[in-house]
Amino acid sequence: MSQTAPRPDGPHGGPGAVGRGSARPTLEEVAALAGVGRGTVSRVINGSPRVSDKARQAVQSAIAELGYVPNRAARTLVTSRTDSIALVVPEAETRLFSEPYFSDIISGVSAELAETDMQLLLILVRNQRERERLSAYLTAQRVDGVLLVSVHQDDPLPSLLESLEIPSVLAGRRSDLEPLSYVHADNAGGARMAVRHLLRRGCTRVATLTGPLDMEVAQARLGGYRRALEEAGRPYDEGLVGLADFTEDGGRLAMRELLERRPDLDGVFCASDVMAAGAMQVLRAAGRRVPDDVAVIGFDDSIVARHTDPPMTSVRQPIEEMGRTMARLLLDEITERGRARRQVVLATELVVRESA
Amino acid sequence: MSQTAPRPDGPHGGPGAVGRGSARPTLEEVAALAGVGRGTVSRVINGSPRVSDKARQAVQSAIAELGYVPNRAARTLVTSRTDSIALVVPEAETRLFSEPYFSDIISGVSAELAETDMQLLLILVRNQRERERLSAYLTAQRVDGVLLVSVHQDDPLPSLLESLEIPSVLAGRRSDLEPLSYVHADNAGGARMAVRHLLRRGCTRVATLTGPLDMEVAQARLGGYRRALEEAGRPYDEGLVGLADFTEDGGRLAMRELLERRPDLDGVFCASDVMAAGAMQVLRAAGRRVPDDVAVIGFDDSIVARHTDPPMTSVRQPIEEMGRTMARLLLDEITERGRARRQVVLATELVVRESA
DNA sequence: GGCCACTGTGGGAGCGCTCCCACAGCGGCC
DNA sequence: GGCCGCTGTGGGAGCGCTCCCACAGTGGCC
Repeated sequence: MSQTAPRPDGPHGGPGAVGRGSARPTLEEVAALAGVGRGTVSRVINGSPRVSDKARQAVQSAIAELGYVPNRAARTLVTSRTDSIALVVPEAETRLFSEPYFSDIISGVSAELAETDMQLLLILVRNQRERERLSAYLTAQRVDGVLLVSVHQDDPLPSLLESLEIPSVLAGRRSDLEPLSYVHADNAGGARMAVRHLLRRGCTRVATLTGPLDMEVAQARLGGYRRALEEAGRPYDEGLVGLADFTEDGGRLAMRELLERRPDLDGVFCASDVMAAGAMQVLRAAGRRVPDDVAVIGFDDSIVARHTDPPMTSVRQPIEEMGRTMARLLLDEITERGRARRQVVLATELVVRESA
Repeated sequence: MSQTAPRPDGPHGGPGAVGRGSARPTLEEVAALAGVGRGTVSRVINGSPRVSDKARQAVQSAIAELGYVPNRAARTLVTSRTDSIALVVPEAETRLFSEPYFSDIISGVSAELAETDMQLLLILVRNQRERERLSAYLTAQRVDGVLLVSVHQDDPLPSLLESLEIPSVLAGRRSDLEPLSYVHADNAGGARMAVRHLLRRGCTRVATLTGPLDMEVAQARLGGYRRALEEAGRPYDEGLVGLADFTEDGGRLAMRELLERRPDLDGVFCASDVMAAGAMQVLRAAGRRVPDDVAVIGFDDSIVARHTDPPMTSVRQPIEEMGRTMARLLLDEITERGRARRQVVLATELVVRESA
């Protein structure tokens, strides 16, 4: 590692001789070239206002000339800021997500981070062992903040984050008492909108397929269903509620039971698109036409919704916007530590197609 | 250059302010507790064999007692290894992918990395500016290796990686002369299988919808189509080739044209599921029954394939396995630098449903 | 005996940065 | 004149680690 030799070849190095091993310039070299001290260069880089214009100029052109990029490790070592945040995804969830969910969240987060020089670390947790490793990891303060995509009420991760006092933002919430910052869609509102649409369409016996009720999302959607009925003066009938789990198979199963219990139902609000897709298959197999005999609405407006037959009416949530917002909240929380937690609810919207 | 937000260099909290779970123990403290020198502790941590069992034992129990976790930044500073790899995804691709593609790749990569202490950095590149930033980023040697999900022949990123001599692995390849390491599915074989299936089924005029031909994937699938025809002694008829772009709209458009040109076609091999879904809609609108009048096969076996009406026969590629393999190759390339590049082709498989 | 090689060990040096203290220079005020 | 404060600056110290050199101890060989 003899980097003693002054490197005569700046960024202008031969066109062929690409910058292979060429040592990266250090802050010290920038200082020397600019004719100032290390401190001043550091101040310029970190945007301190206490620098004369002249010095700033000199430093900036030295930086440009050398192609200087600060060494992250060195900075982290002294500041113990890592300038990186982790997106933590329990892998079990991955399977559940309406398909573009995951990439849309990432896309939003990444878009928001693009202007920053924060790095995005992706951590999938697939089992207990990895969960423990993650705890150790987080405890070792290796990230400045955490985005957690998780919604189960008994998930231990949020509490861990809470107790470690690491800035964090959840996608979704555990309950309406959630103490951590979170961003979520207006699930209740979306469900309510969907059910009102069914009622307005003339449905009189509207059923619902729910997600697993240990998730707040599922509860909220069920709540919206109930609310819409009540607002319309209809009774809430438990016989019309099919407990399922967001999956296609679960949807099929629950739909079959529902159909047996209430053969006269004429509308179904499903808490996920894939459940709705499963339900539509079951309905067709039972000889019901969609939407003529039974109208169906899904939730997520995922790619599946556009491809069922008939195309599915569904509640859209602004997933990418959720990602963006999560990132923004997290950055805020990191810079102004100790500030109150923030919670954001984003509007949902009903995308009407042919199934209802 | 200094695109960092101004960070007032005043209040930094100082030691103790942030020190949550009390300061992390350092290697020095471990050494003291174990009654050995720093060097020995370092050797134990890094698995050097030149340590006596006695010392090793002492160090290990000291580590356990203190809950010591090495400081990554300090290590990186001196070794200039970052112990992290980047997964680079041009965001435009994101939209193209058969839906679970992205998360499956990630899932595979992450699974392979779980046993390592490599970190996974996710970098989406959405425009020219970000592309340039990425170049700067990579040039600054901030990752040990790069996984690149990109397949366009004119993508400048692979060449950049090549010239920077950063270990890298591509998902897919630019051409069959690809010099970088890559992992891809047997696209030609899958296409061939699909077309043979159509022929065996009795189709006599088999058309195809292609992807954009500046991608090797698209070419390979077209090649497989052609090969299957030739093997069966059928002529390759350009009139039966619909140039499209992997998207649903593109599929619809190309299918319509194809139908006009060759109203007698009785089978279509589509180079992506969503194109196949679009094609099926067009066929139905034109009064053709699937599969009775026209048999249809897609590619990807994505979630869409399971939800079309009728459910779609499709070629499955082992995406998660691709992710795993990519990660494995990259780790190899990082540890044994300078080794020959490796290229892996994974088998595809035909998932037969009702559309063919 | 002397010499060698080889193992295991301690600890100095130094990676590239930020933090902070000291201090020069320059007014403005008493 | 002396004193203040305020701005801009240089550079020492030190973050926690790895690398490497020096060296003690142990045996084997001539």
